[in-house]
Amino acid sequence: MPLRILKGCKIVRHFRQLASGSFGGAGERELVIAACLYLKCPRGVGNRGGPRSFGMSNKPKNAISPTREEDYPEWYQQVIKAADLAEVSPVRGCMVIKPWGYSIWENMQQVLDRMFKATGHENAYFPLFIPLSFLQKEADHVEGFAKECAVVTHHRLEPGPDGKLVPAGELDEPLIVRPTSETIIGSMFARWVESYRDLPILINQWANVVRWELRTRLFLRTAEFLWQEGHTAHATEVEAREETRRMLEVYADFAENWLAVPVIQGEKTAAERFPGAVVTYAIEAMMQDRKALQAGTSHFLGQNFSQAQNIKFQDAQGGESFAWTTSWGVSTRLVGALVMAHSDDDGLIVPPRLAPRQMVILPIYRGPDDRASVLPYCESLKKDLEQIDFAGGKIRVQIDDRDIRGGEKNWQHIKRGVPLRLEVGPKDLAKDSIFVGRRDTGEKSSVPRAELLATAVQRLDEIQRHLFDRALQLRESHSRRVDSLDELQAWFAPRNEDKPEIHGGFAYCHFIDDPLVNDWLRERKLTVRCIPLSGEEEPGACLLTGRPSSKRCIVAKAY
RNA sequence: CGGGGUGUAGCUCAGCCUGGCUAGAGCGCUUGGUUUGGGACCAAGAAGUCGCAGGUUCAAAUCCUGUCACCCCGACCA
Repeated sequence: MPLRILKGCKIVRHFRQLASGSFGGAGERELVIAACLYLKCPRGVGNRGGPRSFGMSNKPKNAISPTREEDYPEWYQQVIKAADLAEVSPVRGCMVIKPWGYSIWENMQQVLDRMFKATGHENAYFPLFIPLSFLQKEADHVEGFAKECAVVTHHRLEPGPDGKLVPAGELDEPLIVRPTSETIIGSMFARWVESYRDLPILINQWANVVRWELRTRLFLRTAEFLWQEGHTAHATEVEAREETRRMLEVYADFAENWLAVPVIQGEKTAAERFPGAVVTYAIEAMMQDRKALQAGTSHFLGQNFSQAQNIKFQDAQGGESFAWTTSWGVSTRLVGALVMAHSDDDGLIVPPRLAPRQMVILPIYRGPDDRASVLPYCESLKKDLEQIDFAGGKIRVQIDDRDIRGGEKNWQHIKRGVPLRLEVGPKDLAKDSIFVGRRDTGEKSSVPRAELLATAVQRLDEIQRHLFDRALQLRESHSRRVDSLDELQAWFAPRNEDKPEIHGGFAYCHFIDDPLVNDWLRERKLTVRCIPLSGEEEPGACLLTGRPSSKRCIVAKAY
């Protein structure tokens, strides 16, 4: 036994070889142990076990390690793990979204779906597989997506010579797994449209798509992801442009009022434009590490796709015209945005309006007697809370009566980001009060039951607003106008190159939309995120080329 | 796809360089006990064909070859 403990020591290994090789007796083994103990081999005893064996007595201050300051990307992964949102799957680049994470997505879907329908759209469903030839019809589109397409070439498996299944039955024409559905939907639009009276067509699809990404991160970039893609066709350019902007507006509304993430609506530069689009708009949000995250896009496709796919109609004058199309989408990436915008060093914080459960009731009792009185009280409290309207539904409440320690249970809900925790024990029962813990601020207080019921909505709204305000303040305090390249570089240069700290933010600069600019920025790991739609016209000169620019764009590091 | 790294228990890893004893630790899990308004303690226990396939050897987690997967850094991206 002592030998095993000391196995890590080089000296032990050396002696062990002697003991087992030339000599190989029990007596020699004891000698080895004695020798090692005498030498106080540094790795012998102290360095065993995982990292947690250090400082066993003092409990960690925060639930998540490392903290945001220490290592933001790692913190992000740990939050997702601690909150039980998702995990990596056995399939390369694909994640499993777990119930808590999926429930957030379902809530997003529900709200967005309502918004789409309110703006006249209908849901439909198109095939997962797209004939290769379809993709090929629009040149820019091909170029943009070809590299990341999954391709299906066979339709059957057969036992091979070694008994293992091998693909058989090669397809005449390979199918690609949709990276996006412009082509397949466009081909259907072409059949559906004959007259201007058939327009507009306003379709949305909830689906999964596949983009064979090389580097993946949970929710932010995975090979397969869930999203919604809107596709519309219009008789006039004006109408299509309006649609593009309208849906961008819907996204911004959703992001700010439901995700509680402030966003900037802007137009993308040529380099960031959707392959095949005439104009791409996006909503851009700042995460807590001050990097930008594109949270939704809306594209004006002009007649590029309708010409490629022959979406033609007869107009009122009897002439033949190509339709004007748009597409727009948001994805499960929004869950990533939610995590990175709001969470803290104790785990996830979910905005109340999207929370799978807004409140959790934690019964506290010692013995069966307490339980007999506490549980019914909790049940009735739950029932009363569930009568209350909030965010287009009723307040969602759970009683967590699992048989695990109270402290541990409490922390689980903190890590999952439940907005309000309601602790009910014998003492609270006696006072007819509930001990309320608020996730975003950490505040705790005892609140009379009647008051809690009366202020429940207000409390949730308050958290929702606070999260938005906090995110907005972060963005404002890390945004600035920048008027020289030196200043720009200085702002985005980490002080510690080896372990870059959180730095930079949004720089509002004059740049022209030109490959020269992109290259210069790229070398510094920067990109033009967008040209804000709300930005004022302001004559200036491109910081790099000196050519005239009429509007500032946002330069930032991005996901 | 280029450069680097790692695959050993559910998780984090030690052991490998220099082959040989029943393959270990911490956390988690199960059971029992003590606890209980804050991430408990003590004891016992379950759990691993050492990524996979070959090869070398009396003997392979350890050496060799191949392969797969994952991680980090680049190029690409919602």
